[in-house]
Amino acid sequence: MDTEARVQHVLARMREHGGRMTPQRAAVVRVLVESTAHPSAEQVYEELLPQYPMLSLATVYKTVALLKEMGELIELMVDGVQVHFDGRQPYAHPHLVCKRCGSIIDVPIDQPHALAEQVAQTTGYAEVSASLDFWGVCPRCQSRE
Amino acid sequence: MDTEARVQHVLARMREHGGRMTPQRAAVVRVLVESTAHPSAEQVYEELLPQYPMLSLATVYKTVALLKEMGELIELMVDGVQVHFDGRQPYAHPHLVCKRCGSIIDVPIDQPHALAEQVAQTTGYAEVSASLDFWGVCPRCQSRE
DNA sequence: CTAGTTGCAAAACGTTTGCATCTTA
DNA sequence: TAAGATGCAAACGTTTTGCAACTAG
Repeated sequence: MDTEARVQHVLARMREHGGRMTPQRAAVVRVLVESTAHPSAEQVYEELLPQYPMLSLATVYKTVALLKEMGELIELMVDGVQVHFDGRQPYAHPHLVCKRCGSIIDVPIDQPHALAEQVAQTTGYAEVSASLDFWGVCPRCQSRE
Repeated sequence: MDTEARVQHVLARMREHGGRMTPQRAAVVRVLVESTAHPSAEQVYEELLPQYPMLSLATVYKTVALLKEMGELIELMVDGVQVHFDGRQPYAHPHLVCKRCGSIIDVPIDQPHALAEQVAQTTGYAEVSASLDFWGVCPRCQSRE
């Protein structure tokens, strides 16, 4: 599914889900689905503010909560507190965070389903899922040092 | 290294590092190294309060920050906001979090050094480390359901 | 002695909530 | 026109900070 199709898919599911379509919601969904930069709530808000002065941070959070509930978005943590969003691939997948500049990219490796299965068998836990993330120094920060 | 040896090791390194030894610091270090429950700052504070009424939450945080800086403690996130500590094995290692009760245990599987190496080669990032964590339902919560 | 550590309370931070107003369907 | 979404501002929980008092070395 390409990006535009996914924007439409999410908007359609939102209406089905009983939600109304407002300019604010459409704009927030678009940024979350289109951005590859894994933006935080604040970043989504600031990106849209020039074009949508009628947008509040609270609405960004409310839209994010709705998308999360619908399973169309996942959250990820960086630096402990900051929550970033990934509305492109709304399932657990590995991320690679630069410890210098904080940028986040997706990692092109297989997902750790096998690991989760192994842990479930070893420990007796049920419904086990794995979250795999990586930290490192991105090429740009390397060349700057 | 057994637990008591590790307590002494951390306290010794703290003095070398230019720090003074106070009853508060010794107590906080002891809990962080001895506990297998991956306590939060609040939990460390409440565990010590009966014995150390002269302890404040601010001191727990300050001691944790010092230990982190010294590399003798790692932080881990649960539910996005809550930060728990692991002063027993102060290097990245897999944790298994119960999504019902929030308990955290260490996972007995090999660390993902190989994965980190693979990612470093694929992406060109430097100093890559992996953080691997698991979510599931612990046996106790399963039997309660 | 004195530089480092403490507790307290206030501030900071990101996130959530209550509510009156406005808008979508 | 009525259910639902909005912006604002206040509340929230956790973490950090400024500062005067204290204490380890």
